Amino acid sequence: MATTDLSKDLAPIVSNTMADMVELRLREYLKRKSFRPGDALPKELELAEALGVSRNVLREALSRLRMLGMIETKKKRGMVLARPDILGTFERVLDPLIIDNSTLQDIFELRLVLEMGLADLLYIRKTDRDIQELEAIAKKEVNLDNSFRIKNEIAFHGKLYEMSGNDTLKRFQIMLLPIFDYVVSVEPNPTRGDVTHMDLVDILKTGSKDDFKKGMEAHLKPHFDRLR
Amino acid sequence: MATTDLSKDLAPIVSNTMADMVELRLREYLKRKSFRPGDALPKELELAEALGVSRNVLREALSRLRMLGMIETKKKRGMVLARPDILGTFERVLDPLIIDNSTLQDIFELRLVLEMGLADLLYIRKTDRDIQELEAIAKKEVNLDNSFRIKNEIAFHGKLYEMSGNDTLKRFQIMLLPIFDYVVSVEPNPTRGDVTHMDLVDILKTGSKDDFKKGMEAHLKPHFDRLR
DNA sequence: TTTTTGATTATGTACTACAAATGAAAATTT
DNA sequence: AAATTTTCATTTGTAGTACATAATCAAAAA
Repeated sequence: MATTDLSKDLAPIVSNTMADMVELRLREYLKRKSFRPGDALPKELELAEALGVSRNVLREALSRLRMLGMIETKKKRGMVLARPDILGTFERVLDPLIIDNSTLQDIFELRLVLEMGLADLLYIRKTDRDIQELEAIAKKEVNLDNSFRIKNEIAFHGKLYEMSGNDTLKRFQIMLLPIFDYVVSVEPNPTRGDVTHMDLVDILKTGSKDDFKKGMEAHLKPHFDRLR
Repeated sequence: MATTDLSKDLAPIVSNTMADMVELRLREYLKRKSFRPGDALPKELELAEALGVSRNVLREALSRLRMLGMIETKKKRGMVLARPDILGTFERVLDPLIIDNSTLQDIFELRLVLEMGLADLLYIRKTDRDIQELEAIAKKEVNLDNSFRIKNEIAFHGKLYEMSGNDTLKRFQIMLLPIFDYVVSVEPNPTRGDVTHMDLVDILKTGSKDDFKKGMEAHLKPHFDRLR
């Protein structure tokens, strides 16, 4: 074997802190023992002793799991395994100011991908009532000035996600909004697609799924044109 | 004012622990001061004193931010703001055993949405070399037994994400795989679509973007048919 | 039987002490 | 004078003790 790809043979030394390792160990432990939400965990002192660390370090690790919503603790009752909110943790690091430009661009594209792929779910689950509400949003925007138009833009596309009947997707979209706004705000000349929101509503009313896909593609075309 | 919507008047008591509040305060602080990655933070003692909490509590909060990759610390150098890996944190809570069924279903659908929306990026960025590699994967699967076929299935769709040229998207897919596998494994009778992987490759070679979208729709049809 | 009280117990917070690492300054050598 | 080594100071990392707080359970009182 030659000297190529040393990293395969020599894993980088990761000077993990105790809290890091304890966090990992607790994860493994919870998994191995196949704890289910609601199950009670040993108390802090027992865990600390078993792991051979101070209660201090243990609590730093527990604090992380608690933040993620993996565990919940009550004063005398002890700790129980809980269901983490998978998106809640995501939200904490989603700040346009911290994320690097390359990832920002990725997320921008991710939103486009989601929006393009939404059609299939939409045509499975859309209701007349949904379309009415969507139309109301689209109608409102004709006589709005520019500042309110952005809000309306968000409302329209947000309603589309809502109509998908997928709560996780909807929440995901809400979280990505600031990122999306940020990227759009950086764009030099915001152009508009040939297909308007009202056009999309009309398609949803009477058109086929393929019609809608083509319509959405035309609606988002200015964004896609910026990609390479 | 009537007694309706009490929650507007009486905000629910959130018995946050000190660490929770300190975490929040630190977040606000970092944001307000518009710290940038690489900037140095005050030392623990100063922060603890300013916040009026013990160093212990402060460290529990810092431990969380450290886990998220928002800060990094070195022994004498102090703490610096860092760039969190937005997906890394996500990964930590993505365990099919912990996530409730409703969210599992949502994530399953999310994958379908992504896959359907991928076409536009693909047709912007696909290269001949990509298609060759994809074809190699598709060709391999004809004479594989069932256990390896799943791996190949993953390889094929993974390659598609890779061809999108969006690293975040690709990583996202990898993270969602276990969830997807889990949901699929629960399915009673895994049926196959009329359009095979080889068909998709052929479309990519000579067909139009619309052809590919229709092909992918047919390929995933069994999954979509299960939705309501 | 119901209510009250109190003991018990696990988590939450504070404080102190020291180890380890590391960057800077001082001392030494070349 | 420049380079190297040594020493020192500083900041995070870990341990341990002590006490506050809240929730549970059981015993005692009404």
